[in-house]
Amino acid sequence: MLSKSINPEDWLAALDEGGFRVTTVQETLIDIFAHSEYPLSAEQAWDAARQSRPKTGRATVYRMVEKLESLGFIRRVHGYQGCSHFVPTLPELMMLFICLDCGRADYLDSQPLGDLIQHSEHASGHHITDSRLQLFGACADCQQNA
Amino acid sequence: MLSKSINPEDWLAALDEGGFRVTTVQETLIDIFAHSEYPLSAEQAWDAARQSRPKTGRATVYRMVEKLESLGFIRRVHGYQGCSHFVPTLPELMMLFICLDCGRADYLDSQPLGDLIQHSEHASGHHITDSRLQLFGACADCQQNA
DNA sequence: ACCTTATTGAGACATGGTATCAATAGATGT
DNA sequence: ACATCTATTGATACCATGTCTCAATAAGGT
Repeated sequence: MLSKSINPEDWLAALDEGGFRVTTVQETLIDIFAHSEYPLSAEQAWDAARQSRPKTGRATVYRMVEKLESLGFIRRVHGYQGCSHFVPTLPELMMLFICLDCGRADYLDSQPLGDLIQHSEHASGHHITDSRLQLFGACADCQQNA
Repeated sequence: MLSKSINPEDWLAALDEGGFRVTTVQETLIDIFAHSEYPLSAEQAWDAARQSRPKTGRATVYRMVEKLESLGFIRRVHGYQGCSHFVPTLPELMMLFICLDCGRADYLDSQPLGDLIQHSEHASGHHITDSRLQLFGACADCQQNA
């Protein structure tokens, strides 16, 4: 899952080009977010970061999460019990599926969402510039093991 | 906006049938949520409640919001800066549009979403039981006044 | 009108997230 | 390689949002 290829190198390169300093905390956190199978909260990312870099500060992690989000690298996942978890952003439109059983996230083909948006835009008269679609249920794996 | 008919009477009746006592706080809050053009946070609902019922407690409002949500009368709206606001739930599938300019919410025709879900279910192999779709942009009114 | 008990209000508490500021460590020029 | 400059960091104080406790209140059945 989270199968679409996410490349941490690209994120670091983008930070560099953006005029930001490339630091070890950033490398650590980017690596954590880019490789997690699950959506992560800032707190979880902090825990993960301290495993390889014990002195990492809490505020720093919150700041990095904010930066990564504002740069568009990660994006908030809206679950039932809140929206404090993040997944890597895809370049294209995103349709995210969350398994209510195992908690893992999966990106689905978003072509149908593009069509839906076009249609709704015409039907409603609103100008649609962004979307968040999340689907919940039981993933293919969890259905097998049930 | 929020044009689909929401009936506060039905909510109270449902509470009554559910074995809950029907109280003035409930009436006040249900009225507030059912008639707001905007998604409301618990804090905003508290402010609104105290206008007509000054002694209303904060915890009470949070409890009622939780109850109304668990009974399915209201539902969390997932915006950019958090997900602590609520709108009345529709009986059918929901497709919510939020105007990034005026902040108002609008329910769109959700037929296309039903189709999309069916399609994605087959394509992905996941069993989809719930969805959250939110669209953002400029509403018809705000486009005119721009 | 009375009794029972769910609901409420006040305030203490917990959690998640932000602001401050001195210390640290990237980047750049020498 | 070294010094310098300044963005970034870590520690901690702080704030906001939401939860818990418990005595007081008020629905609803009798």
